[in-house]
Amino acid sequence: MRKEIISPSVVKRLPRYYRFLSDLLAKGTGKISSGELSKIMGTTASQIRQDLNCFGGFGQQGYGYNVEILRDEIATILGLNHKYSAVLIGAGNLGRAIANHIAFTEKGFTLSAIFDVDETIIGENMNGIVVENIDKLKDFCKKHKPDVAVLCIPKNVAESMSKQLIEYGINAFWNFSHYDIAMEYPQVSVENVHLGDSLMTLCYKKTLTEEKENN
Amino acid sequence: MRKEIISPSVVKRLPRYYRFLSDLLAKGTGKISSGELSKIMGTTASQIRQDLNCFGGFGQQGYGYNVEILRDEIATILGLNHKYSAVLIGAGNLGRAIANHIAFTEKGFTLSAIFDVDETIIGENMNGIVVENIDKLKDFCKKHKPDVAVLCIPKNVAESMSKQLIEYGINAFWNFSHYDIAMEYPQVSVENVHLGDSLMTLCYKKTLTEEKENN
DNA sequence: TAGATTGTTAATCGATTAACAATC
DNA sequence: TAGATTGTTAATCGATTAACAATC
Repeated sequence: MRKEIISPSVVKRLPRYYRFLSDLLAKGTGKISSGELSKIMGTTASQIRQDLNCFGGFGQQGYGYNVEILRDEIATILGLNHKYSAVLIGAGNLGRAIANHIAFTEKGFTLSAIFDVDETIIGENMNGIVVENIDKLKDFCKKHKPDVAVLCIPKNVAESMSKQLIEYGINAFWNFSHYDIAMEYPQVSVENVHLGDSLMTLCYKKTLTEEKENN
Repeated sequence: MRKEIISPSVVKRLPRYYRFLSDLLAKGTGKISSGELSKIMGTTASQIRQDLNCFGGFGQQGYGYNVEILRDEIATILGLNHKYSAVLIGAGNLGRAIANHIAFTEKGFTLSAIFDVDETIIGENMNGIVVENIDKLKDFCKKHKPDVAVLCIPKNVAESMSKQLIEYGINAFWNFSHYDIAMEYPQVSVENVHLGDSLMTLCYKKTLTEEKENN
């Protein structure tokens, strides 16, 4: 049964389904059952069937799921066909890595411009894009109406920068800064990446197992 | 009441508490109530009190929580005082950014060595550490017994690399590759960072709001 | 048809929120 | 003491798992 609102827990799992199904497709697997997929992914068959049925059943009883159809359907649900235009703000260590390392095109985006304040970085070529001076951002946004901004800037400048970007019409953020955009602007779409939090979580896990071993 | 096992949902929130409490402390805030904190963090006072009581109550009725004590307590629970020794495998775009951008020391770790296969990168200095040839990894591990490995390598080499690292005695991974270590080695601690998944999730959110606007 | 596997409902489990007595 | 706010129990909500009838 097709559901109007897909629960956050299901949404969070969609990219992972997409990845595993892409791998299977690359391997030439034509069909797969919820049971087989659950073993590969380390979940339960029940959860897989529940999840997939949020968007209407495209499995076949007694057979399973067609890998290609399923993968393409998930791609459509995620909106990966959109090629939203993205601007990257901040071309320091992290911004540079994002520009060079992330396959934007495969994930529904096109990286269309990079901006920084640092004179020594401006003019540099990153993955085919020349880093521009941040003071050209306003004009660029007026002209090209980018859809999302990738924030690779420190927390203290992220506040005023997101304010500006929202004024310039941007309503979605891939946020690597520790500034909490979603708190102040509830209407915009924000995906936060808190690498520091992730590392601290690892520290917690490691500490836990250490303690277990010492008991 | 102190709980033996802290639920995953609470653990995931701990680094965020730590961040907000650190900010408050930096601002000179001495005490805070669950109500005030909930407004700042965008949660409920009830959840905050529930969460904090997993490790035993260190609030004071009628007063609130002492910010410094609370922050230090969370730091201890996370194990941030440990300074676990970390080796970084893969000094490409992403590895480079990790080495330069992440404050390992504040998050319970010390970055002690960086390894790569690429001759053009080996010898380079990153944040005070010279990139070494990957064939020196085994000796390094024997000698220095590092605690965790940060994997900034492609999926196809991640499989054999994690196998080796586990043989060399490493039992915790900060994993930026798409290889699923935890599936094959359930005993090791793994924290995955799937930047691609995060970007696809943003694509989904953006697509959702677009659809809403067109209705 | 028989076997397999889905789609879907019901049962269980866990996490969040609400309420309030305890107490500083 | 009176007011405020915690610690904790109970109620609600959501997510996962189990079960099984529908059906390819």
